Amino acid sequence: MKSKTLVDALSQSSKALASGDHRVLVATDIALFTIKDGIFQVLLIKRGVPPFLDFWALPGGLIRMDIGERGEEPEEAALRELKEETGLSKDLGYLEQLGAYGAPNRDPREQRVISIAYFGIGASLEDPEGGRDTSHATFVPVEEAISDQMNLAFDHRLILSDAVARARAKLECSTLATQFCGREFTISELRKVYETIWGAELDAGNFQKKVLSSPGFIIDLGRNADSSQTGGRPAKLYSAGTETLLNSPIRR
Amino acid sequence: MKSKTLVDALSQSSKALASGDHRVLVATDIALFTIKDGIFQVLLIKRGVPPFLDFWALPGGLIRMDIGERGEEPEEAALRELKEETGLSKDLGYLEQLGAYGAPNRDPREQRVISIAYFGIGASLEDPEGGRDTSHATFVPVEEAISDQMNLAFDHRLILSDAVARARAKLECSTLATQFCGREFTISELRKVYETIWGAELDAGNFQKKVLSSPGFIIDLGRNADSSQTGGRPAKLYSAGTETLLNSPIRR
DNA sequence: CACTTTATTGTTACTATTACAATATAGGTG
DNA sequence: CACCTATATTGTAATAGTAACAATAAAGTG
Repeated sequence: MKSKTLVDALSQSSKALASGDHRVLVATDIALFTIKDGIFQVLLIKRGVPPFLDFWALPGGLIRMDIGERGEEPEEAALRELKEETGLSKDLGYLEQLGAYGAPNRDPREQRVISIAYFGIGASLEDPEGGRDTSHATFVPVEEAISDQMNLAFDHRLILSDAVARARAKLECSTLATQFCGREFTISELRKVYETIWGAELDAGNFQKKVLSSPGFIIDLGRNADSSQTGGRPAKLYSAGTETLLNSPIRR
Repeated sequence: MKSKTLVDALSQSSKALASGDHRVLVATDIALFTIKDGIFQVLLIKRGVPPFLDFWALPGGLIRMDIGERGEEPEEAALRELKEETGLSKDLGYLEQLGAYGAPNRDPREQRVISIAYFGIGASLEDPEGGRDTSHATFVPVEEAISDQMNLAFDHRLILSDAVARARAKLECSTLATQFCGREFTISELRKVYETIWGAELDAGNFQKKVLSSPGFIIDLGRNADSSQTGGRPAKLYSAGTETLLNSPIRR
């Protein structure tokens, strides 16, 4: 009896929700950043299908309802699409949700599509390959990607701008920068991450002291990196610490 | 000819998107905060319909596709539902998106529902009234709302926790605290906002100097507040400044 | 070994923060 | 009105953090 009441209630409210059919498609997009050749870059694909044929876009696609018991987790969908579209399957160092983008006109097709955007970081990723219905996937310098020269599909210029702003802001008060480095890195490499993403020079000595005095930021591995070809004192090697938030921020 | 090609392409990709029908319902929820009786509170409604009958929930509801040309803006839907469910129509001082919550099991009903959550602040709001299919809307102390005692519907405890964390963090590096005050306020009132939300005491003198030395934080109105009944030097009145971000943070 | 290069540590001036004391300005009271 | 109390605001001195830049350390190169 109790179970019958529950079933009734469920089916009744299900009907109420569905009446008028307010369903929409939900997609995901990833702004995946890396530092390649000393340049802050983002992964873009060149669209091989309309709408926005031959425009550049963030990797992404629909959340599928035919995967799992009740459809995909959004984050799972984002990573699946990333792999399908770019061949990148290596674990990302970092992935967080940026937010939902739901303006009624963001997709020109008849069916309304709302997108959940993610912001990710990968260190030393292999070069992407084109996949499925996309003709091309490649890392593009962020500067170039958000410029007027670049034709970006949908509202991806907005999403990308938000993601870049988030990345720049998070460097200040979190240990996120380590995600741009490999498993082992030197303090100079870490400093160059800040300099590359902020587009500003930082004092090497002050940066060193600041990072070393932030508990949990980096872990001394007790070994030195190989010396550079051009000579110079070899730098100590570190790995990322366990802390994610900095008590006192790195100023820009 | 060109137009025909475009139309073909659009209808083709529309069909591709819809194949398998991956559509879901998208709802919005608001965590609307205020300070009432010197206590940090959040607006909750008591559900009058299943599922989660008689549980407490954040105000919210479905984004409707029958409003506007192509359906509602998510933010518009959130404010509409807020008004329908609580009677609150006064302009909010602040509203920003918190993020999308899309776990497949977050709604027990057959149809999958993804929610876009918002985080809002209202100063000196009128008392809410119950509306439509809800039996009760009221401000509840945040402490109480996130406690185990409170039965919260869906994943609203998670959303609320995230919103509270966002509020506490944003006080540090933004001028958000002014949104909890009325149009005119004293520095003491502003300080009490910090103390109430952080649950910590701040030195009155240091706070004064800090706030006054942050350009754009507050605007001196050149008038004094009415003296308190109990005496004491009357405080100067200020209004919120134009800056939203603080160059140097208020430390907790 | 001199010289170059990069990493790391020191030094000093400066700025911000903290704790706490002092002063200012109101209302209330005898 | 002198005096007390309460709150707001300003001052001060010790401390801590930051910034600019100089000095030292440890490699490689010829």
